[in-house]
Amino acid sequence: MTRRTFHRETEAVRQNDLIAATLDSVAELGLAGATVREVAFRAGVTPGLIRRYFDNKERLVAAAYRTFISDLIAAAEAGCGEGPAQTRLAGLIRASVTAPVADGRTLSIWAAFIGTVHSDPVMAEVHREGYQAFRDLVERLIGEVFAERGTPASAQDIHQRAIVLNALLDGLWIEISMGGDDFSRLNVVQIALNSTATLLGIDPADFKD
Amino acid sequence: MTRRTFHRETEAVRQNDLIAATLDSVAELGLAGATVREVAFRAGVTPGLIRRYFDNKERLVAAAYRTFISDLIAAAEAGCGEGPAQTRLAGLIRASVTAPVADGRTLSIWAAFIGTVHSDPVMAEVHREGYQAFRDLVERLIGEVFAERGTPASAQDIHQRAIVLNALLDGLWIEISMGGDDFSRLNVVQIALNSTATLLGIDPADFKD
DNA sequence: TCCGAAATTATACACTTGATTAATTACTGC
DNA sequence: GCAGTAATTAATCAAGTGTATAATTTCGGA
Repeated sequence: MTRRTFHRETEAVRQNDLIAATLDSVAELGLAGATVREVAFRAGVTPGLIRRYFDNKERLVAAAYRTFISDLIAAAEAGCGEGPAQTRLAGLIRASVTAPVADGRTLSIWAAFIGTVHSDPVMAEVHREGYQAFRDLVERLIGEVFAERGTPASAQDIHQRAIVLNALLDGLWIEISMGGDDFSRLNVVQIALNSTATLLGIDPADFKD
Repeated sequence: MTRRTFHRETEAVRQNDLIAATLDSVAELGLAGATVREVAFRAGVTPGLIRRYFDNKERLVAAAYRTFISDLIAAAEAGCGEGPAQTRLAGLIRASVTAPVADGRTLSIWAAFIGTVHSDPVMAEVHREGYQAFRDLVERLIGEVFAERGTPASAQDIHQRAIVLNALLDGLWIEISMGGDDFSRLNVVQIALNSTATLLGIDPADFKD
């Protein structure tokens, strides 16, 4: 009886592979389906190996959540690009309502993790960080847009508008990713841009990316 | 060795108790914590009994999800009350961003269940029904509001506005329920009403409940 | 080329889970 | 009051879980 062959990998590669396998498992089978054995199988590895790179399964799942969220925010942030604040905000909105940010797989993973936040302090902390990062990004952009238009607003006003815009983007993201409606016939980007302009008191015709 | 005493209950009462115990378990311990034993304990009953009222655990969880969603929609709908459409819409919005609809426990349960929707067809169907019911309610109210104001809109226009308003309400509901911000200092109802009015092209001063 | 350290596998363990079944109890109709 | 029925308990089972550990293999450095 011969053992299966294997080849060594660096710590970074193995951790990445294990995290990727975890996210795949969560996306397809839900959090309950992301067992140690399932993850190991998808990573082409033996269950016992996981414990060499992560103290326990809880750490692995938390690490997966952390990279998932930071990748998600990075993808949205990448949509901002360069240029005037208004263009960057429009880019962020476009990125938020189109793939790969807005898509079924992303929503599935997000949903699975979000369900653990309330009863798991570690996951709650990971969530809080990521959420705040996105919220701060939106708030900062709104402030810059107003300043750019020569109509600077109070910090409180900007804060409230950030709350509302953030809520709208979250909601649209969920709706679109869920795919309940037939969004293929709707120009979701246009809808998102128009409603954002309306909420911010900007002429929609003046708000494009 | 004497057995523990018990008393019989009607099928309806036992089912309600078991569903309530399931929702309590999910709210406090997450879906993973809602084991057959935990639910039975909270219902003051023995694990084996569950199988007399629900074919299996999957059915119990699905039933719990169904009553949770229909109760949630009923609570929101109750905020509508009577009167002109604009008042009813304002009532729905108020109800959506205040307790008991918007609160931590409700969000926890929602989040836990939503995570199963993608990988569990039964849960997906339960979700779809409830989601559509709320969306239809919002869309119908918007249509009535426009008709009432003497500015009837096309079905497509109403549909798009419903998508946006629904997204805003979902997002606000999540933000508020999550409690990340210090919403106690903010008048969330006023914020929600104002942004809704803005999105619908109504004078905010003219939109109260 | 070969040795030693480190990575990986294989196996096993203790525990929890959902499910099953027989024994017991409470209640209903007579 | 009593018998029969149906609800409930108690005890058990097999499967799956995360974890621990010893045996094996790989691979870089002498």
